[in-house]
Amino acid sequence: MESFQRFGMLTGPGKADEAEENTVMARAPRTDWDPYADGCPSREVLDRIGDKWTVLVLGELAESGTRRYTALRRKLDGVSEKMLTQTLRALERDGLVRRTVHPEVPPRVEYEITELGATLREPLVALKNWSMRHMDEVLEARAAYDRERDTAAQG
Amino acid sequence: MESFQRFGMLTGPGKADEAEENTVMARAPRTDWDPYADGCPSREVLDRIGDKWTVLVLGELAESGTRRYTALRRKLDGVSEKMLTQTLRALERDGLVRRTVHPEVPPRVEYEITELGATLREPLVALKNWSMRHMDEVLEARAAYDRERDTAAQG
DNA sequence: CGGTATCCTAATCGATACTG
DNA sequence: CAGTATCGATTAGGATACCG
Repeated sequence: MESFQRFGMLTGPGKADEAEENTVMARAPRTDWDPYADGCPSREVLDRIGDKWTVLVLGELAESGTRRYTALRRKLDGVSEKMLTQTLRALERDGLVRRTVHPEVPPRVEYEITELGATLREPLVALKNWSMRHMDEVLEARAAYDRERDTAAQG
Repeated sequence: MESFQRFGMLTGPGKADEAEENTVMARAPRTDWDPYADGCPSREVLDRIGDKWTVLVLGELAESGTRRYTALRRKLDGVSEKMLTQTLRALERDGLVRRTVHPEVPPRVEYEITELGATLREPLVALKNWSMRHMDEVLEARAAYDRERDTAAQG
């Protein structure tokens, strides 16, 4: 579990958010977390959900239970075949989505979210809730920043 | 709030995770969320935290309270000046980090996390906790997938 | 010290064409 | 139907040099 040290940003002062591994990690020596260590689980999760389609695919499958390739493609309007396939393969490889090929003609391939994949919804919901609660503040801050920047550029 | 419809993946069946806006959004008509709408708050958040340094900078500032530019640079070993500046500017613009220039010679610039920025820690912790709880399963799934792929390639 | 400016590479993403 | 393969555009990211 030592490799989990990274992402240590989330320990520290702060009021023991869930106090789950805070007991273990709190004030862990900063010396042994590599700022950008390979294989850091948190980084991998961030990279995965930071991409363009993962969250949408996961959400659609969470909602609909099972979808065929073409149905997904229609639902996620604008996704290219390449990106959809790539996203689905990555999710399948990570055990978040199950792919079932039905040996028929024409071929039928169904995708469904796994138990593991479903557990990812919770933290994603937390993120969505944050954005719903605070995005207006972000937008306001952004507008203020730009206003000031423009003013500075002018006068 | 209509523009928040996207990310609708997180409504749907599923056992009312926090049941916060589930009452409002649950089973919202799927017709009016654009799969990749511009300005979707959730997408913006995902894009921001999906980048390489945001979460690390935020974490360091959450932990240390205040840091000077160079101190951050040392802490986040491997970050280029360009990326550090870029990340800090983006965070400042979004109101997540405050930048204070002390008019001295030599210049001293301090960065600290804002109240708003601090609120982002909670969902990030949720994400980190997920990765700590489930990354072994992901790794296992991945190994299984690769093993099977290699076997298929062989025989 | 705390940045910009410039140039460059590598990765991401998408459009198109083709296939079992 | 459910993909691959290929190519080109865009973007993220980094190395280096210079500036107030």
